[in-house]
Amino acid sequence: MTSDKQYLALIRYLNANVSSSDLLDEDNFEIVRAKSIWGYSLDEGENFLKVFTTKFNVAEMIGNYINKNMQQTYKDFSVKPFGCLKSATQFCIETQIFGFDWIDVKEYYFSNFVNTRCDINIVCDNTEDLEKNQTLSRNEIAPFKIMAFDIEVLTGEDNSFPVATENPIFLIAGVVTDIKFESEEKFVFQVGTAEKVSSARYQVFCEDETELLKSWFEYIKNTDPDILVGHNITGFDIPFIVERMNFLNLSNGYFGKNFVNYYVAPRRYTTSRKNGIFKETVRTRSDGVLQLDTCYVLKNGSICYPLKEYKYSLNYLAKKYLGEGKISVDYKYIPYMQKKDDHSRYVLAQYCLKDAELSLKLVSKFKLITSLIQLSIYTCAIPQTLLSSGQQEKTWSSINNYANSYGYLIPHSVPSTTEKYKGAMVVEPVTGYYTSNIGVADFRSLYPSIIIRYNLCYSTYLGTSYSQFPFLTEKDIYKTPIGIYFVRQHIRKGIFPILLENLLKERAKKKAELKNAKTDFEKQLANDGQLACKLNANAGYGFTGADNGKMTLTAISESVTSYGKMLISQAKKIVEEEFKYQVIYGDTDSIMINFDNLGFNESFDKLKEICVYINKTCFEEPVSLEPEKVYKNFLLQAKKHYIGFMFMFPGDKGKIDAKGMELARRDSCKLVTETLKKITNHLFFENSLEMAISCAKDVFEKLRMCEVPIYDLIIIRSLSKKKYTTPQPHSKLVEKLKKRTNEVKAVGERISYVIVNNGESAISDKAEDPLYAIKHNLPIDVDYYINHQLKNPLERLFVPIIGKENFKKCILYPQKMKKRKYIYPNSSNGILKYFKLEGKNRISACSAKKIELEEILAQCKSCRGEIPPELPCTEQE
DNA sequence: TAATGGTAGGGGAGGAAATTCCTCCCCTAC
DNA sequence: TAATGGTAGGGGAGGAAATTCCTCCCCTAC
Repeated sequence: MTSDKQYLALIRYLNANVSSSDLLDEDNFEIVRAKSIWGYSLDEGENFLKVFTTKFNVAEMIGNYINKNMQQTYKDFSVKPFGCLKSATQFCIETQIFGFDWIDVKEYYFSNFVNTRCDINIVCDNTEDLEKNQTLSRNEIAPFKIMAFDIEVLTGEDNSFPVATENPIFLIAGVVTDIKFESEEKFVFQVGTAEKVSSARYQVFCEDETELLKSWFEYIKNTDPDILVGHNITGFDIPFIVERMNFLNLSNGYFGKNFVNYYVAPRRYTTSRKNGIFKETVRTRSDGVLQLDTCYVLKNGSICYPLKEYKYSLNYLAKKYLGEGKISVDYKYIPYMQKKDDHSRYVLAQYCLKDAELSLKLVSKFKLITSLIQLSIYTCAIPQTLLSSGQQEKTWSSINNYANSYGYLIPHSVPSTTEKYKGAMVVEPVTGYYTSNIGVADFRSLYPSIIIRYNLCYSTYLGTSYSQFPFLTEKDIYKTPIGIYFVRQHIRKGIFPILLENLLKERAKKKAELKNAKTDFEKQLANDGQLACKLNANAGYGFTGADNGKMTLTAISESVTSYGKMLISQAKKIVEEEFKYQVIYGDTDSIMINFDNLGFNESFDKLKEICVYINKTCFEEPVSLEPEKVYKNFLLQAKKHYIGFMFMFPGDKGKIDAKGMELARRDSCKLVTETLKKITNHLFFENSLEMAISCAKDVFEKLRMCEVPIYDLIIIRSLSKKKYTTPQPHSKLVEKLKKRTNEVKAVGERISYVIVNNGESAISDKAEDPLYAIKHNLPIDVDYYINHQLKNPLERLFVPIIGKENFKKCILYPQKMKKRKYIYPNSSNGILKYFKLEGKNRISACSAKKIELEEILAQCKSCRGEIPPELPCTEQE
């Protein structure tokens, strides 16, 4: 084809559609031999046209061109584009140089490209001149600089959310440190003068916002940070600064190593998921500098396990994980304080600096930098991608890397699927309260091991029939339980199984390294390494079934789940038929066995015996059933809802393990979770039914008598969409707030509310902002908390143990019942219980409880004496 | 360079639909 | 103004109340 006229036409067409720097000639084309990864095909492969270009979508253009213009000449001729990767990923894969590798460059020269934003520009003409340095290990990390920062913005009278076209930045403060957090340089840039912040190396006073931004960017340029850290910087600070600079016509509105003279607007999008949940994201370009947003990363788990929290505010996380909180300043008084005097501006600087420091401490606490490094090494994905993209990217880059080394090409796009498929099996539970020992066995890394064991891969996929390959016999294929065929290992080993096998091996290796690690930093690296392998292995199965994914083939994912069902059913059957023990429950990869007549230690022995027997008789490596734990005292409420006293090995101290119930949920109020915690402790740990009953009775009594502080009654739910078809308490409250104070809540935010008696009938209309309820002294709806929050969870807990009648008699309606009251938040039983009034307008005395309160409500600002005394407190308004 | 791992499943809220309950009313038996 | 027998009881109409069913929503298990 290379000499064909149409081939020249193709080049002409392509050249007409690319910019002048990307013009193609015949040297840019090459015919190569390769295999498509999409479905099993013969090993000799097919001819592919390889195009060398810097243009991302050129393959797609060529495909379209050929399909459109060459159909007549070549009947039934169609072209599919393959292997279109982002250039950075392509580079990593071709050179086998990945994130955080050290490189020796043999031949190069210096240059100054217009387009790069690097410190030093060198040109290396051949990739052969780049070589991985073998003496410097990846554990030697380059001396990156980290800059944590936070900005403060002046808001208007109504305290509505800052907008770049209206609200100026007046304060930027932060810390610069190194990769091991050993050095520290604090800085403050502020508009106006202030008292000296003694810890800050630089405290710069600026005339106005323009000077502030200019001098701060000058500072960035000189400091040259590689990683920017902050809480919600990706979502707020960075896009705000960039938009603000554009508004002020400052040309340096760009977070890059070298500043360029054009504006790249942050992009905002709302994405929807299959489950109807929306996510709002903002992206701002910052070439050469990573954005590490502690809020985003910890919430979404892009580079670590996601945290499940009531709130993701910096204050909440810092208190929970660092044991220290923010400096209390109510955002409403910020404009006032900025205007006031040197002292109040000093307080604001401290406040801003503290935020940056806390965010940095979270990075250190959760070892986010080393996690990022390890994940980048194992997934072959570049750090920027890992920080800002989803789970798919991890598997996507690994699979491209493997495909490249095994001679496969990956299709540019595959048929999109949005159909749901059948998932895992949940064994019908035999509900009830068990005093016998319950043994739990589960499959080790079930889904990855199924993929390895049954050779499930794109490259081994045959579909529903294999007659097109006459040489294949029944012994050469696996027929999955849903009737899909894959070739067996001896015909072709799939690269997906190879990838997962290596990850599991690597994980075992890292676990061994962890044992032998000497320094803390080595330990951290080894541990992050094994976690990275696990994360990546688990992401693999999801990748094959992703809705509109990059390479979705639900035949694989559904085959995986169907094998899972088969394996768990087999295990269950053997336990019941050959060992004669009842399997009371099982979910996806585990079975729970009732060892009715066995003692505690014998239960462990029997569990092990069962696993060994089953592995020997019916499973093949790496599929393996392992003894996991034994429960003493076990309450099985429903599917995915149970609680028990759990022991991991015979001499274990044991701990209470609760799944699915209100105890494990973030949308029930503190009163419910704390009460359930106490009661289950009495029931399962102390074995005292009496205490449990009296505890339950007490709580109802306290509620009726209004002795429960409002803090324990706050319910938090996340706002997951913009428009709700059915009214929800939190969504209605958000509407109310918008009307009342113009306060806007973003999708994804977690909303706090209490249910009050305001004359409305629907619960969703009774939701009220806790702070507002206090201010206006609205009565708490006690009936709601009794009947809709406490009653049912307690009933589900007690009825299997003491029966329905006893529950009613002993707990719900005990004989001596005091008359019910309403809770008024401002009464001595309400929120003010935790505040001491001093003089006329001042609240002082921070009790421990009050600190917690602050988190949920607004803040009392005078606590640390850092605020001018005449400032009023929020609660006093 | 627009972005996006999966399914199973409990339980609360709230509205629609189906069912039960209650009262009024008419008529007939006696 | 003038005119007017009673009680018991079935069954239909119509509306209120209670129940069931279904969908949305949130969050969890794995």
